Amino acid sequence: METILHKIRFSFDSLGPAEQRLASYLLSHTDDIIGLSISELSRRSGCGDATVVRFARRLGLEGYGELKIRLASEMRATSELSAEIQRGDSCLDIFRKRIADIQESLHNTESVLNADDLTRAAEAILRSDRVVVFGLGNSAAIAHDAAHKFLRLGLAAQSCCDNHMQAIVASHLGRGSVAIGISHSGTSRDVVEALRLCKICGATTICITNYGHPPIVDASDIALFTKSDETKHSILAMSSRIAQLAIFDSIYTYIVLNADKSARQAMQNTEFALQNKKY
Amino acid sequence: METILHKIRFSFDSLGPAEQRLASYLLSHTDDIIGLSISELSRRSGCGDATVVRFARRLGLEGYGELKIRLASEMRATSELSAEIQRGDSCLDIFRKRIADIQESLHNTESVLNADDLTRAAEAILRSDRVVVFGLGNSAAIAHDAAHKFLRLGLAAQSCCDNHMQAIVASHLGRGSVAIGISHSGTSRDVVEALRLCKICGATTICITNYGHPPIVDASDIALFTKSDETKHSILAMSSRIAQLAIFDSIYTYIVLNADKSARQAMQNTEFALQNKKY
DNA sequence: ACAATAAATGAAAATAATTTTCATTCGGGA
DNA sequence: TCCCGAATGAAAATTATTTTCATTTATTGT
Repeated sequence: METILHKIRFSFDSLGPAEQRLASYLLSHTDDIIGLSISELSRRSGCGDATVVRFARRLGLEGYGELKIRLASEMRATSELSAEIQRGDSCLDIFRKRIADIQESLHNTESVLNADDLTRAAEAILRSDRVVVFGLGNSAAIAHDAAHKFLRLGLAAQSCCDNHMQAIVASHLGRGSVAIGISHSGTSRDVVEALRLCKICGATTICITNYGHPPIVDASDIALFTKSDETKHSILAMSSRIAQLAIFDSIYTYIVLNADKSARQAMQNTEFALQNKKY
Repeated sequence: METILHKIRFSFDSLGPAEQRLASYLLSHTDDIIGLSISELSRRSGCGDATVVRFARRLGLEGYGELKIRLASEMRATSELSAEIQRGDSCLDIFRKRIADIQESLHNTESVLNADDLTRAAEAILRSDRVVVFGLGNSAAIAHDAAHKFLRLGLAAQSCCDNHMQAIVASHLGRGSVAIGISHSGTSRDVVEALRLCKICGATTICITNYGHPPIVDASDIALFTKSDETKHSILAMSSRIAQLAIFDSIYTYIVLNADKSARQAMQNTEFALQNKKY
């Protein structure tokens, strides 16, 4: 979605001098505009009231009122952008900053996630006769989670988070199987090798990795990308993990919606089986 | 951070009839307000212009103009509010709606998460000589993930996702140990029982569960709450899981920041040990 | 029950903000 | 140099917001 701030930046060169003064002011004092009337703004930016209205119209808006509101709502979205986590932050402070990071990461992932690939992946899983999910270390939990979801749908799913098991399982897959490799960096040697083996055996291979072109992509028929800047806080990729989960959630939900009766029955069976495990 | 929408909801009962009509209208047609003048709004909500201004003032704002802008900027956070996921949605559509759900859930969790409890939990873990994390089914992956993180910090952490193992491990804990139980519903019988046993043995018990007062809370010294409305899309609690992860992320980060030299050394050792596992 | 008082409310007046109109300026080309 | 058209802002016209105040509605004390 094209933001107004973007539009201002983009159209800057095509503006007349007075409108450029106005645009500069808006770009560098975006926060202030919320409290300003049109005449205050025109005074501060050194142009006339009419110029402000013209400017708003040029951006495709109704008038100054709409400009003000649009900028106000874009402001907030940008201002929450993750402050650096630092020593001395309380645990709740950290939580808040994590939220901002996660949001940013999800948003970025949305923009690099290819709709066709995502659908192809979901369809492949939906139609598969067996699903295995590979992940090591940090990605193991995601693999477990994904396999758990698919199991609930009645699919023959399993997670493999041990490199020997991965090799063994990989060698027994065939056409109709789907293998999913999870690795944030995309350079996890054993996972890549397992995926390669799966591909050789005829399985459909899918990877979930961070945007770029790491080795795991070459071992995959379908590559699903997350995008998150993990350099900020720690060595551990935390935000991309959330994005990975969200991808699996979406695939799971897609399958729930598009599955036939037997899958829905399987879900109900799952629920039923779990009932007496709870208070 | 107190939002205007919150304030409206909160002060609803203390308003007169005309202001209540106005408040109702705003709460149910928040999107519309952006385009409305004060007289349009007063007409639609069945009150006078003056009432609108008074209402805005009561909320601590300057006047109608500020009310409009504040709501507009909160909207965007809210306007992405999860449209119902429906059959026929593409997988990417679903992903987008998932993002909105996740954001909502994180935001709600932030508002029910108690800063002291969170810090106490982090400090208990930081100082513990042993950490065990219990989770079954859907929560098992979270337990694995948490234990994995703590392991990286050099803590004696382990996840237990099998009810026999949980019972065994629980019976061997003691003072100085920390046991963490994860259950969205808070009614997972085996996890609750394991936690109870841990408490009896003298361990500090922590639970992560959805807001309310489920049985698991009584078995816990410290209760950390998530808040997410999972009724929307499926039987599977997906959003609360993300909130749970974010809580563990925060605790992990807190420990990283507050740990002494030896913990940082432990993290470096972890990194070093993993280096040759990658391309 | 019934004033007396206080709170709530909206119509209309007063004020303030926005938009439109239009005269002026400025730059480039004939 | 003069003309044209785009750009601009002052002021008029319009529209929106705020204030005032009379009326209604509820509440309290007798």
